[in-house]
Amino acid sequence: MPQSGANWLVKAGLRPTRQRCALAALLVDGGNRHLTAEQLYGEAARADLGVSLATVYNTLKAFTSAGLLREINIEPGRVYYDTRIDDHPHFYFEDDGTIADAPVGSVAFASLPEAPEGCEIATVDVVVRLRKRV
Amino acid sequence: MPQSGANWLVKAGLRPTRQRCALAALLVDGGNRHLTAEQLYGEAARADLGVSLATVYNTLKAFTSAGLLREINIEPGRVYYDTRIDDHPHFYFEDDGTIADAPVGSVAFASLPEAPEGCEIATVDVVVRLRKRV
DNA sequence: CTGTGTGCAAACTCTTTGCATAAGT
DNA sequence: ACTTATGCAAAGAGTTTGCACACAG
Repeated sequence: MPQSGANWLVKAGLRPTRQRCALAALLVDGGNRHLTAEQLYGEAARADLGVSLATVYNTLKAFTSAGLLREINIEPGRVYYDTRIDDHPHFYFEDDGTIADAPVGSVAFASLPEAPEGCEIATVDVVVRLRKRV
Repeated sequence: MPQSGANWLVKAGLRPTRQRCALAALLVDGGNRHLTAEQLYGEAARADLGVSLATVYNTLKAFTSAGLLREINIEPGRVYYDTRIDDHPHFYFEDDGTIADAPVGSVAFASLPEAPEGCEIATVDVVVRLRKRV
C-alpha cells in the first residue's frame, strides 16, 4: 500500500509498488541528492528494503523517463541521478569524484547559443570541475 | 620515424612511436573532432595503420594526461575525446547522440560560482542538449 | 642496452535483458 | 483476471590490465 512518495509516483503515471515507494522515500527524504544506482542499492540493502539491484536500475530509469529524476554524466562509466530536476550547475571535485550543487544563482549566462535549425534547447548542463588549490 | 604530429608528441613529452604518430595524424588532420576510442580505432583499422584497440585506449589516455586532448562525458558508458582543449561549449543532439562544438562565443557567463575553500576551478563544461523541435 | 610502448586476450565494471514469479488495479 | 513490476542470473558494452615481445633513445 502506498506510503511516503506514493503520490509522487502516481502523479507521474507510475504504479506505486512497494519497491518503488521505498526507493522514492529514500530519494525524497535526503533532500537534493546525487547518487548512483549502486549507492542507492546499498542504502536500500542496509535498510532491509528487499529491493534487488536490477530493480534499482529499472526504477531509476523509470523515474527518469517520468521526469522525476535527472541523469548526470560526469564520470565515465558511472551515471549519477539527481533528485533536483531543474536546470542547475554542479560542482565536481576531481580529487574525490564527488558531486555537489553549486550555489543557487551562482551561474548566469550572458548569452546562449541559438538552437540549430529544427532543434530546441532541452537543457543546459554546467559542470564546474574543481581541483585542490596549489 | 616521426612524421606528421610528431612534434606535437615530443613537445608533450611523449615518445613518438609509429602508432602514436599515426593516431596523432588522424586526430590533428580532421580539425576539431569529437570521437570515441572505438571510432578512432575504426578509422585506424580502415587506413591499415596497424594499431590495436588497446593501444588506442592507452594512447588516448596518454594524450589526455599530456594535455593534448580533453575528455567529454556526455553519454553514459562512452567517453568522447575532443581535439580542442580550451574551455568551450558543446551541442549534444539527443536524437542521434552526436556532439558538435557550439558556435564560438555563443556562451558567455554573467557570473560564475566561487570555488569552495581550498579549491580552484579547473574547467567549466557546458553541454547544450538539443532535441527536435515539435 | 634499457626502458617504455604495443598487442593480444582475459578480466573488470557498470548496466541491461530474458524469463519465471509476484504484485498492483 | 490482466497487466506490469520484480528478481535472479547471465549477457552485453566499453574499458582496463598482465605479460611477452618490439621498438625508440
